Amino acid sequence: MTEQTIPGTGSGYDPQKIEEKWQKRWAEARVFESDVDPSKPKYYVLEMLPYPSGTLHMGHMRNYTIGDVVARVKRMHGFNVMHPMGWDAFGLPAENAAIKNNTHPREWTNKNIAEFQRVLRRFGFSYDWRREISTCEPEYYTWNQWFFLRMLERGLAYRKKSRVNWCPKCCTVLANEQVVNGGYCWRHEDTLVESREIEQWFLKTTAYAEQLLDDLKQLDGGWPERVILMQRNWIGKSQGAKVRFAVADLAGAEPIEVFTTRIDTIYGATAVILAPGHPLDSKLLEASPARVEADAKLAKMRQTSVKAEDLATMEKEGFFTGRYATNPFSGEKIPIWVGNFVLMEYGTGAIMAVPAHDQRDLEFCRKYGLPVRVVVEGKEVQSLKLKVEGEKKLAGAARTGQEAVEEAFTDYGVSVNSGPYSGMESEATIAKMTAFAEQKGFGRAETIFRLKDWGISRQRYWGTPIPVVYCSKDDMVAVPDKDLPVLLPPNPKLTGMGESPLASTPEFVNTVCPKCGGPARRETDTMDTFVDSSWYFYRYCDPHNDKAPFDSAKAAYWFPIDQYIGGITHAILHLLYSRFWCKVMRDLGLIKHNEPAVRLFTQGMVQKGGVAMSKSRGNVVGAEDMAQKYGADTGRLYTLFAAPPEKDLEWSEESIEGSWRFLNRVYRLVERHAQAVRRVKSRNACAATASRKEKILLRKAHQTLQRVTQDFETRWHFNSAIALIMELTNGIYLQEPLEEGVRQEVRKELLELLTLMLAPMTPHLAEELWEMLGHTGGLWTAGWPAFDEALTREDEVEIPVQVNGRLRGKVKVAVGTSGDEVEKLARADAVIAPHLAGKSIVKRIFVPDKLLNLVVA
RNA sequence: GCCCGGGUGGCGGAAUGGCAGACGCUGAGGACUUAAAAUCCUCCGGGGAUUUUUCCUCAUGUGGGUUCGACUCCCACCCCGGGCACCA
Repeated sequence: MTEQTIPGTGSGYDPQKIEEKWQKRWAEARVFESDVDPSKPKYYVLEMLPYPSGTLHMGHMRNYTIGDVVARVKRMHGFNVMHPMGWDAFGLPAENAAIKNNTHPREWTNKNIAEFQRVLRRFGFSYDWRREISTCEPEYYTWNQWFFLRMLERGLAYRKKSRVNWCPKCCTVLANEQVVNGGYCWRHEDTLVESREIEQWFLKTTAYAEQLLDDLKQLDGGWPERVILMQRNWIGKSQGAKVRFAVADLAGAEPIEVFTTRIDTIYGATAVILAPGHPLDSKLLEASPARVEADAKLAKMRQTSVKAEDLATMEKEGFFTGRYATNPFSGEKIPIWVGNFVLMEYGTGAIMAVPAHDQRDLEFCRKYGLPVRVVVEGKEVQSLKLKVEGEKKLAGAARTGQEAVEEAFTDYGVSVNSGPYSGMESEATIAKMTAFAEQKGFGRAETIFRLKDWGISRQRYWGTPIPVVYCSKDDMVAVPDKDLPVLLPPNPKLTGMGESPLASTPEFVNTVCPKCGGPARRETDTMDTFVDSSWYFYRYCDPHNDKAPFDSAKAAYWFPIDQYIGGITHAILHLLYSRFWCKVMRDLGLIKHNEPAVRLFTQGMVQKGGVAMSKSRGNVVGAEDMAQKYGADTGRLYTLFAAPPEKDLEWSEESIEGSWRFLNRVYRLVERHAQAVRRVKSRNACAATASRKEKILLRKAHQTLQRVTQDFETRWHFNSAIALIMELTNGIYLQEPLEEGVRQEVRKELLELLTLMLAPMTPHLAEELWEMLGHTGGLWTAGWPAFDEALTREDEVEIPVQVNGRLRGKVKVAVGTSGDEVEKLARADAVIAPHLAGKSIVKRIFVPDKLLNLVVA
């Protein structure tokens, strides 16, 4: 080998050259392509597909590096690994860029895809590129339309009026992220966004609410607990009852239905409160003396729904409607109010206010002087508190329920002041009251969910057209399957103003009715891009199928996903929608499993200066620059080494040098011995014939292998695995020159293990070293090495000796030495002995080969 | 307000209840070199004693507890980050 070196390294390690060389070989040998093969165990590892925008930065790279390590480790373990990649290619940024630069969104998108792909290839990720998909291609989105039609047939897709953000200057609908500074248009920062009601398409996620909740149990242990929890809260199951309160003295008025989880507190209800916007509130106000005033208040309350973030801190406000409702249990007449803290979109849009047992109700009632009546008492401690408070305020008053309650008592307890239910425990009261309400026909048990149906309509161009048409004769008609895909018109007018782009494209809008052949108009909404990402991982199984979204047999082989990896930012929406889609596909008979991914890993963010990398902050570390400077392997290694994968990682330009130096060190080590060992067979010497040096090195190597194997399989603590490999490397260096006392075959064994352990993380370097060590078949044909348990065993250990739990010294003994023997040595130790002098040992804790603790008095 | 994470040297971070600070970065020193870079080796939490060696002591956000022994388990609190939020 020549003395040629690249500047500044002092070694022959040239990542640019090596990386290109091996990427080419891998491609030629089709190493990462995998197909259905029932004779082999399969492993499907998937990273969340990226939205191709801007530059690919180290945040992306971290995600893909983790996935790639897993894919490569699994391959080495003999699995048939599917590891695909694709593009979440529809979406608003492309449309905005197109408006700004007067180009087509496709142009911008494809340019970015090409760029992303180039950089991902540069990093040597082991993707099966034959499976690449791009969601903006008709070959893909036609199946979005196909799924939509299936849902439409099953009543899972429907239209209803719904609120959107509307900019009066743009005359268009804004996405949530286009609403800035707490309610202003992103382009007209002086213009307040309005809330408008328009017809929109929804998918009935609520039809699967119960299953989405229940099946979370199947993900226990495989998904991060907090993601499961976030999903559970999002679904928000709440069991309770709906109860109707008749409106007193108003002929023809509908009764007011309230939802409550605490029907047992109904005797303590001192008002009924409606949400602003409740269908009854204007009706109740008719002929009310306070009408004019009330109308103004109502109008104001209805308007405030735009500023969501203020809701939390907003003062509770309300007004009396002048009407009364009848408590169906007690017959009592209680006032009907309107209150801004009651939500129209949750429950029935009306509540009964029980101030003694709900903190919000208490605040409201206190503000407006409504009475507070205790109807549940705690069984023990809490009841004392209530009594004390009550007696203090109303010295000696009987339990009238008029105590001045400081804080709402929300726990279960015993019913009081509740007619025939007094004295019963809360659970029993709930059951009896619900039964009674059902029997009398004014209420029933009910479970409600916080989860809402998924609004998929977007008034945008760059998305999947919703495949329905509107005909004056036949009303709404689904586009038949044979007419799919409904293609996006190639030349839209994108201005960002006025009606949606598709609506202003006559050649798209005007069509014929598939039923009657008469003139008809196409639906001009496009689908939310979460639709694309809800099932893309199924398409990877069969990316070019033009008869179906995918072949069921192929999906049956590859699914469920064994390991899904992505950011915590998608903990709710993407994953919930994917789970929903999976259940719908199961009910369509396409698949048999209930959950798409059995294991989920959420990696931490890559930060710079304590904040996430983003273009606007200007702290982006481009992946390509990184590869240019140090090579892909160093970049990969550093992202794995700097922090455990689930934690946030602070990018440091200084620290990465360490990873670079380490790889150089490994390269030089192998380079130095390659000539001497390339022709011998690697074989670890048996302990009996091994020299002292050999023993030290082989033990260290196999101990490292043992722990690294574990780290890769269970803990995924790549950072400590790398630390161990560094230690091994340092250990080998310390025994140099190896020519003295280490046989060639042992040297080869050591260097091979080192290479194989690095292979999943720094694959290019590992391939190069493997070749230098005399292998011609490519490292990809090598399996993960097995460690030799006998070689990992130490024959001597240093046992820490504690006196009263404090470390006082160490004794060196043979493995398996008895406690008595260790104690004898400890007593004789010059440092330890003084701590025992004049004291007697009352207890001895001895953990063989680990520790001796002498408790003295 | 509620729910999750997290708090360990100058920095990133290691430690199935058993030697706190592995490994790396930074810094210091030495070797090599005409020199520099690179490389190789050594040292690197605070305080104290002893002065070539060691030893003692404090130290994992704070205060308690459990234990022979706690970064690790329990209770209370403080701080930082994230998510959710008037959900009846």
